[in-house]
Amino acid sequence: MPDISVLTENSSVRVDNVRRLMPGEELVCGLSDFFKVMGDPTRINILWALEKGALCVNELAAVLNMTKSAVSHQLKILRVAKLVRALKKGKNVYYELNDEHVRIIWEKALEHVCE
Amino acid sequence: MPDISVLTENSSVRVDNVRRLMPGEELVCGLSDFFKVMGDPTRINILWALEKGALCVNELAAVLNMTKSAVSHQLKILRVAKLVRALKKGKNVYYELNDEHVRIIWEKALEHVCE
DNA sequence: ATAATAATTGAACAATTGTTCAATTGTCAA
DNA sequence: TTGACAATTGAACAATTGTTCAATTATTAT
Repeated sequence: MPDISVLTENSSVRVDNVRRLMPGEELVCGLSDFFKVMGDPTRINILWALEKGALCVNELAAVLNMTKSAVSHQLKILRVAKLVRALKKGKNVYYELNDEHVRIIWEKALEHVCE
Repeated sequence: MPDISVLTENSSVRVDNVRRLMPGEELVCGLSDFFKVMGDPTRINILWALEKGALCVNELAAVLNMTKSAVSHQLKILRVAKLVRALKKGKNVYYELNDEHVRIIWEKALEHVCE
């Protein structure tokens, strides 16, 4: 275990320096909102299922063993977060992954979890 | 906007195929717990502050304009999730980022949020 | 030992979240 | 038009979450 990073400056100087580099509230909330969407088992399952291809609400409900209503509520959250997109096809609504970042973040998160 | 992925097979076959590829509950919870930890503005701010170097609880509280208690509670969550580590130095406890994945995930999440 | 400072802890509270349930909208087939 | 099926919606409920407050532990200096 290496020693902590060099602490040459005194505390208040260090605090001032860090304070200057802090992000705005807008960015912080953007980031945390994004992670919040990923921070739910049901939504993780939905994203995982959609990684293999588009599925409609009925199919997702069957895969996850959940009610259509519960799945639909979660899909709305994923849709607003732009992680999935909806495509109407007759009576059904098919959902797809919407973003390439998701796959990469996914990969890195897996590495962390499985380390 | 491209068409949805090819839906050659019928619905129940597709459901069965996807079901077979679904991850175990353990992995799903591991992933969602990880993202849940990142899904809070205060913890995002803490991680951001620590990206520039180690800081003790007092300093973090000053940077974030929060009570030591509130910061300490959040640090515990980050510590349990192995995103930071604590290093005692006299009366103070300094916290550091603990993981390289964090920086990469961070980067990709930023790309997504700022798109 | 005592005082002072740093950090942690647990209980309590308000706020947020995910699922269920019932009702509703929208689309296709008869 | 009617009936059946797919999906969405809103209210309600229990469960979880983040901060505050007060009390406690731990370390240093006098």
